[in-house]
Amino acid sequence: MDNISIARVLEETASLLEIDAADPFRIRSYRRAAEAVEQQTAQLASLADDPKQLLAIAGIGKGMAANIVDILSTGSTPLRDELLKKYRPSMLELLRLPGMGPKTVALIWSALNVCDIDALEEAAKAGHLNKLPRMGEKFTTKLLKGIEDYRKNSSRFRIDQAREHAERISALIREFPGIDEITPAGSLRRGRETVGDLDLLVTGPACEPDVVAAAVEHVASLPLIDKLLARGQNKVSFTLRNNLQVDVRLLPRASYGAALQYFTGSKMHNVALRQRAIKRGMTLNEYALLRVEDNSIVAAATEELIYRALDLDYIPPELRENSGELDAAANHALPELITLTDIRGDLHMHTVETDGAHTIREMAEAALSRGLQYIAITDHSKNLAMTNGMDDRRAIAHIQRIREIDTEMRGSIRVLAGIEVDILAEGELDLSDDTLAQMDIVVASVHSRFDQPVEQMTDRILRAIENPYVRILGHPTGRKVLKRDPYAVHIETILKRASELGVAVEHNASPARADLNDLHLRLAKQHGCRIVVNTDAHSTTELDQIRYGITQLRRAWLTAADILNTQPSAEALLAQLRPR
DNA sequence: GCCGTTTTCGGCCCGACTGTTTTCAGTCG
Repeated sequence: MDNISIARVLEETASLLEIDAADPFRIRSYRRAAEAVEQQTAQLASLADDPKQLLAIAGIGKGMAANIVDILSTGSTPLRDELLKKYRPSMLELLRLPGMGPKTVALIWSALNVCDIDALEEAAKAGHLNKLPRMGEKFTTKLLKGIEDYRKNSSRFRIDQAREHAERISALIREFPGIDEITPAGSLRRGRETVGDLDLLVTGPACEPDVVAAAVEHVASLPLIDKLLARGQNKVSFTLRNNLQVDVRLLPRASYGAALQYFTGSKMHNVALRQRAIKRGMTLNEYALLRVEDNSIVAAATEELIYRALDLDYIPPELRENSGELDAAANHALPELITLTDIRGDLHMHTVETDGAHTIREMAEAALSRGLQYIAITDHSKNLAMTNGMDDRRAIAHIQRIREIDTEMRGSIRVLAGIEVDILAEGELDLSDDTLAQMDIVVASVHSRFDQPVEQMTDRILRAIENPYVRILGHPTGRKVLKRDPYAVHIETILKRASELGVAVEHNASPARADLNDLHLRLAKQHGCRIVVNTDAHSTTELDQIRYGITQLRRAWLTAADILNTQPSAEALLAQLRPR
């Protein structure tokens, strides 16, 4: 059983305990353990024989280690089995409805014997809920709407789409006079691949307490609001037509840093941070870091001040997941994370020769204008017929054109000749070695059959990278965000072999693909892989998607030294790749 | 159930908003 599945069982147990009105701290322990398990790069199944290794994980003690051993051998724990006798698994789904918490789920179960969504809808329509305490007309209406939304769309939003919405909304809010700054917080700021909702923090003279009402009014009447969910003194919540929920908070300048810190999260990071504050005789909320004894403000205006006051180095948002960043910040051991400007080249992009939108020259100029020093043009090979993939003859001719453009650019940017070759079912490539031998960069990618058994898929990739001309393994997992593909491959096996062979592993920056997640990337580093981050751009604007790739690298604690395409020149880069 | 720069017991993060409430419980982030 993999870590994700173990974490799911622990999380389920936490929810069941919640419905059972168990000790809240015990519940938190299960949640914390679930998160910790999910963040491990090593598979717990492989180290459960040695209890010491489990106990070394923060948040896992004797009891939880025993639970994990149980889960690995039986798929469950005695406690969970016990709870499932008392309640129903379908209740866990009820918790996902807005307004439905553990207390309410427990209540409708004991009072009405309702344990799933269909029965709940029926009971609500029949007016049975109104007889229960604190559930009136409004509650029922809201619940029915929530059920409808849940069935329609219960998914999260991709980070690039969320960012676009954030920018659109921000532009509208900015029209109100006296708004200085709007920052998206929450998981968007932390760079998660998907976000559940949008948190926008707003500050400026118009957000000071005595005048904020007018600005709140402005936000609450934005034209793109589909449904207004709540409006308080300085907060407005609404949904867009696509069901994305947006929370806008208008905050005075003096406490903006505290708010930013608070609403950026993650939740577990915040909990840990507040515990640290308490130990130091302070308390932290969304307005300020305060000294407990006299309620005096220690820090509030910026995040930097708050972290410093807690004896911590500034922690970048991408690292705020309570996975060791507090210890590292306390010991001045945070890595110097890679930034966008560290990237000097992009080694995977397409042109009009196959399925791209722009010419070689246009791509080169666009890359140059973005400050890149080298790129590789890597159009598709023939097996991808729907992209107008090239056969050997066309691929050779294409190289010539790339070389010509490279010359025309007169060294302002180097344009390397490459190809994205397809890995066929048996692991061979769809172009001849003679052709590949003429390429500076050969990216080998799998493009189909992700429904194959894992072993077959892995085998296919392992065989392909044995080809001595392959220098980069393109989007190695074929994972697609929101499609919720399980890892289609034994990624650790592949990373190990790629590392041995000197084949670089690509992190595909495209948010749709988001190929390697932060755990994969940490694993790649552990195994000594050469990592490159590429956009796989099909148009000039898609070159900008590199920022999303960088965010994921940062989330994996990677530095410029961990990534190959930070090399200062094309020659330096080629020297790092598998020799020809 | 976890954890230890007061502790192996006794703590464990914080506030806003909602609905149906004359004082608060539940949910949410």
